[in-house]
Amino acid sequence: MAKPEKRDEIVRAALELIAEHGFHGAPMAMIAAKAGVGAGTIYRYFENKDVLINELYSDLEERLCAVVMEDYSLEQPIRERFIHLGTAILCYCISNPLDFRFLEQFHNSPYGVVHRRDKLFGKTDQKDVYRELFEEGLAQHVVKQLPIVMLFALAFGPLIAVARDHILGFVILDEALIGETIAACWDGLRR
Amino acid sequence: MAKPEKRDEIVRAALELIAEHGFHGAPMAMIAAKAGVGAGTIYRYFENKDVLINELYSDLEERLCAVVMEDYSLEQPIRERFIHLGTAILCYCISNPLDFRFLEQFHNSPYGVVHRRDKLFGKTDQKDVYRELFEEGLAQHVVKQLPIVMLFALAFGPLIAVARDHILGFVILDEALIGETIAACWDGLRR
DNA sequence: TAAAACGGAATGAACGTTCATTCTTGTATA
DNA sequence: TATACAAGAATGAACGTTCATTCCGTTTTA
Repeated sequence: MAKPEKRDEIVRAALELIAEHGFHGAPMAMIAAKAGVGAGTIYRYFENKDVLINELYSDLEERLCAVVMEDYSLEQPIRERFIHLGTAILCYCISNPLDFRFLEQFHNSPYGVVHRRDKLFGKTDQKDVYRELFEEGLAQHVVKQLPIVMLFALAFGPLIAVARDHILGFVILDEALIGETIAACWDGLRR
Repeated sequence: MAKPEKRDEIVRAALELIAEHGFHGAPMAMIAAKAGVGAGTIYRYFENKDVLINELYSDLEERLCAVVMEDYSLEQPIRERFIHLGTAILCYCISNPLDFRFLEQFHNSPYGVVHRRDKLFGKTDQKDVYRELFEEGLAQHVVKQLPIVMLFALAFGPLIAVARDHILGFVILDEALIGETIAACWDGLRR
């Protein structure tokens, strides 16, 4: 039968449970039940829980990356490109709350730190759109003269905070507020 | 012997283990060993692990609050007050990495969400220095006309991101960089 | 010496993982 | 076309481990 179908069910169940109840609150048995699958079946697709979680992360990263790169044009000026990327990320986060909650948990866990370290010191990949953008911004003197890592922090720190508040129901972001958020991030970044 | 001394050892051990290895990686037996105490003894001071963790959180919150309020003067203009608070928080975070790591984990867990909800809808407390500051800023038209929650996000999102990067060793924050970070936050906030 | 504090082995629940068995699907045979 | 069989996929009860919590004998305190 369709093999990847079952794999996807497992991943989806894991996403939902972990996003909602944390790594603690998502035992393999529960994931299996939610996926409509036997407990042992999971191990036909994933070596163990860690592998499952890491593959789930990769899946999400890929999806996010695809969404963000849609309609992204290197032709535009720095500011417009930044606004495009920021808006895309924020929109993705608030319209995919499960994905967002999972990613947050992942980043704030041993998994995430290891992953981050690998990324910074390892091979380059997709996320370098940002690095590229910031480096160009530095060269053109349109953003503050700060280490790239800090530009990242200034740009995405607020986005993530705002997305969390939206998802937890502390604000309701409409299109206008989203625009103002990104604009405010740019104000923090620009020279 | 000194009763509170033992309590503090337990709390300190819990802080270190959780900060370093997460909630998973801090079993009660290990906390007890690190505190130089029998496993059962912990239960003379804390009803259970959840209570221990929540009290640890309260302790940290209190400490942070005290540090931040030191030399805080309501006489000064909004911008100066913001810079004072931001600098104090950032300095505290980077010179108490264990505290910071614990707080991050706490906030990104069921504990944290519950706590946050209680706080927003519950009784007012210390943290209202910020609310007060932002409200005054809104009234005087010196900060952007946005919901208070979003002002929070714009102000503290970057601080937390920067602190994390420093602690993980991705940047080294000196006094100058700290100043520039806070200034950038203010740029994002101000009208 | 009575009472309180303490330590750490014992307990039982929960979890990740395994494996003997069952089910499904595709192929060969007559 | 009907039947037998093989091979892989799926299952879930069972296992071993880990952990929070309890219990009780020992030590300290007043």
